[in-house]
Amino acid sequence: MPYRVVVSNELSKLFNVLSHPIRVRIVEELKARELTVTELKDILEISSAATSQQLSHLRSHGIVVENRQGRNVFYHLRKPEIADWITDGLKFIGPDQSEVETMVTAIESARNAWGTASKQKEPPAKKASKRRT
Amino acid sequence: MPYRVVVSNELSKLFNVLSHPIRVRIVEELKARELTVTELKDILEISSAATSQQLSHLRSHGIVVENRQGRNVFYHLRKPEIADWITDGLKFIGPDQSEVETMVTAIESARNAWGTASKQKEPPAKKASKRRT
DNA sequence: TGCTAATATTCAAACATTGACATATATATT
DNA sequence: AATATATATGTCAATGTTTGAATATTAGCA
Repeated sequence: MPYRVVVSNELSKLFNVLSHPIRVRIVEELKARELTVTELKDILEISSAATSQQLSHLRSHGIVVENRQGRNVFYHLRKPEIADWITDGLKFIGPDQSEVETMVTAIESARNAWGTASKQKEPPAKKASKRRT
Repeated sequence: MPYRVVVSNELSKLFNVLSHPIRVRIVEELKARELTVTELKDILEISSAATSQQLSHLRSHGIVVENRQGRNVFYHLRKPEIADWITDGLKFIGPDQSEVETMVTAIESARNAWGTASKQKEPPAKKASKRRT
């Protein structure tokens, strides 16, 4: 099996773990400091069972590491850099696809069409209806 | 609504788009050069309908941009840096959770337990059964 | 023009799968 | 026993993938 397949499989799993808002938040909260399950639960405003489950997710993928201290279990990031890596992802969000993006596309198509210089048949109005929700 | 919630929502959506191996591969393939749907379909060895749908996904999130050229539709990355960002994610994968990670955890727990110096009751063997699949 | 072939997208059905949450129970530590 | 955390279970909905057919879009050509 080609390495590309293997690697994208692994990557997609990583992304999958982070595809839940709560889990993203956990990572971001842990960026600042170690936190116990209870502390997290309070921050996230969810049940402690739910918190444990999400943590279990992150743990099984090596994102976080547990560290029991008496009755409490502290969690921290196995690789703290992941927090910054995640926020770097913000670069690739928005700006609001449906608005700007179709415009960009339209412009590109237009430039291309104008460029090849053939018959032009009312492109603008039709194109606008293609907007996705 | 606190900004943290909003941001992690957005981020989790981004991650969600990339949580499928095919979509990750598409991004990586597009790192090298623009590709048509047919080319992608051949590379990925899936139907063209499937390819279109995955592209539609990526498009609607502003990851890729279409660019029609005659009968073909070329796709490229809206922000080419995303390809590198994704491969950076490899840093946070493995090395094989179940093996190493439980070991690390065990060591940490042990260090802590040894540190606080109380009764030790055969920690290693028990801990090993905690391995996840 | 109008027809056909090539390319790409969409639709809808079928489908599996997942996965999140709550509740309850279990484990560990003091 | 009490606190803190983990897991197990059931349920529920939502989600997402695939396939095949129908529909656009464009090029080339008669």
